[in-house]
Amino acid sequence: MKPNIKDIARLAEVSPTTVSRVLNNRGYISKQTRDKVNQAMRELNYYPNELARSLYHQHTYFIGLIFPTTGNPFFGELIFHIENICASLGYKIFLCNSLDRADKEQSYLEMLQRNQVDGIIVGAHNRLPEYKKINLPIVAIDRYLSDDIPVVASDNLNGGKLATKWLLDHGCREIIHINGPRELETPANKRRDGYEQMMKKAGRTPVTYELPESLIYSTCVETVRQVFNNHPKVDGIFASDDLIAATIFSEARKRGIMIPDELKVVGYDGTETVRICLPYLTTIRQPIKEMAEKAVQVLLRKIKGQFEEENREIILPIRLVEGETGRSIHS
Amino acid sequence: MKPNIKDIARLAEVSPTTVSRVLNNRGYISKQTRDKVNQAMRELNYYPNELARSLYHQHTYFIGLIFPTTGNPFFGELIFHIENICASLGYKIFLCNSLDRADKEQSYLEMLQRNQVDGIIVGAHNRLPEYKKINLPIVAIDRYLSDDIPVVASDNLNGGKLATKWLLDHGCREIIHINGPRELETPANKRRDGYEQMMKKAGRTPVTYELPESLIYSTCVETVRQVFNNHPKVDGIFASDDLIAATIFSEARKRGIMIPDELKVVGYDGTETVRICLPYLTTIRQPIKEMAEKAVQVLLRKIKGQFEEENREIILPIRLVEGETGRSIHS
DNA sequence: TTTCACATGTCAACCCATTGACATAAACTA
DNA sequence: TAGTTTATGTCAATGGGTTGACATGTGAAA
Repeated sequence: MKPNIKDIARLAEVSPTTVSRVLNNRGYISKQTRDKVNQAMRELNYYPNELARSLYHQHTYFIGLIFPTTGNPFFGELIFHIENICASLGYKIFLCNSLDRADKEQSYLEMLQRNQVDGIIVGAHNRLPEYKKINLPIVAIDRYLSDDIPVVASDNLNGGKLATKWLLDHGCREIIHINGPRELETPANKRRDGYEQMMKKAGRTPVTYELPESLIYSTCVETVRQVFNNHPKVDGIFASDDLIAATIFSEARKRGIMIPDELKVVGYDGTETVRICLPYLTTIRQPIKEMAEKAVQVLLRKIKGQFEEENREIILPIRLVEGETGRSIHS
Repeated sequence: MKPNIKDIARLAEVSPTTVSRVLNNRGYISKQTRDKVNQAMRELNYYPNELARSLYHQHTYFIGLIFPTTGNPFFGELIFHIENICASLGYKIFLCNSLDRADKEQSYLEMLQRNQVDGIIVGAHNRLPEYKKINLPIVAIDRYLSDDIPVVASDNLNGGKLATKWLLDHGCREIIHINGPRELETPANKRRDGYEQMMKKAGRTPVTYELPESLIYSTCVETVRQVFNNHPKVDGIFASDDLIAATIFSEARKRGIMIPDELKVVGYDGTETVRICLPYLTTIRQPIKEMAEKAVQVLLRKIKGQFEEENREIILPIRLVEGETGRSIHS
């Protein structure tokens, strides 16, 4: 069905080797022959079989991406940037949505290895034993997977501090933190540490609520309700991501709590989507594009064997973005 | 470096053919041999090279996805579902973010062909001549690519009608429509047709504003301002997607326009992300998961050669989702 | 006239797994 | 005991492209 190099050779009346030489720009080829070959390729709508080349070269230019879900705007934007950078460098992306389920993650890892990816970027959270066995360049984003896998993260500790400080500076007296499930040691838990440190420094008692499941925001409403029920006087909430912050807004709206007069909220992530939807949300903006760049850069260095062990944890600076002010009424 | 089938054979003290028989469950194998082979595979951390198998079988189980960007929640969620379904069927996804740029789309198409994908699902909008030449199963989502490429879309015409009707029913007197660039014949333009039909039916004059660029919402603010400036008495806007609706909300907030008292807005898409962020937004919900299912189903049928030409355009029903009411103040 | 850059061809090995053909042999079964 | 089922091995071809070795030939420069 599909033409191969021999078909091109036949049509261009040259040898397969010559076609290969044209394709790879090796050895001597006359302009005339080159044209003839190119013409034949166009005529037959020929594309060299990259699988065969990869097989020979032991190098696929495939990169596997394991993230919870592209549906979440933070991951969606991160993945967009990663793919974009990779594409510009000739690398191709296998997309895997793990939904933070260990079994899925496990089978994706196997799939990626079977398909000979050159490396993997992981933003999924399971600390699978598998990762120790994989003999493949891996970079994690915002996750500690194993001791020897480099991690790219935003400055979560500082983010937690800044968020809390902003609430304190804006006169909040009862500040609660809502975070995802504490699970394993993810850098994102440092947001909580930052919150707790800053609270203690201000002589307050930190109170953190943990969500039962991350990413499933419908289950998060219940926790938010608890916060309001248990702390009728809460006037500041630091949410560990923007969609939790959005959920807080909704619940506040239902309860007739005025924002920001009665309650101030700081979110986390600062994706474009959320900034379009909730421009009045104050949030800690993660440098998403820079994280993508750094992760790809480190991965490619590992792939090329130029990775120096020194910088195993790469922390990028965050920024607090104040929400727009100006009053308006939505119902 | 990586072990191959011969390494396994050597360690398990069998022939490579026997290993292959174990892997593919062909012919007769004793339990004892099977165990020995499996043990060897575990020991060497062996994964069969899927590239080699694909090369032989002329079937990769790769599917290419070309969409503008995973960063947009609609595409992010759509891609999530597509990947999810494909993964459950043993297909793997090559992710391509075209940003609606024809040059990128073109080079992705070439890349996918070189990498021997079994099929492509396209949600990018360029009507490239290339598509006629590609000798590969393709399915489009919400885009007419060429006459013989099946399209999966939501019922845009009805969506436009429903949205407009809702605004009319809620007493709006001056209703404007904001849509993406008209470009080529995309099914999404039928939202506009629906709006115009419904307006005419109600004896009103339809007014549609076109955005200069889709997906870049920063440029969309200017258009929204124009709408407000040119139509001080506008009290209803049908936005062709939710993020445009969000932009309208923001601008309204800046101008002190009360929502919904003075202005009612209906969006389009109804992604989870936007429903979390803007639960009070009335919108036309596209059946994202069903669209993903249908697209994959049609593509796989084409891949397997079971596709019947009859149903070339598959239209799935939409639903108007009313925003939550209840007043609250954000600033 | 010699030498060398240029141009192309032939051939085989290689990457890794699959598969069909064929051989061999042990263990059942009729 | 003959015939069948089970179990495994050997071998070569296949898929598509790459590459190194080597051969051959032309034309131009030294």
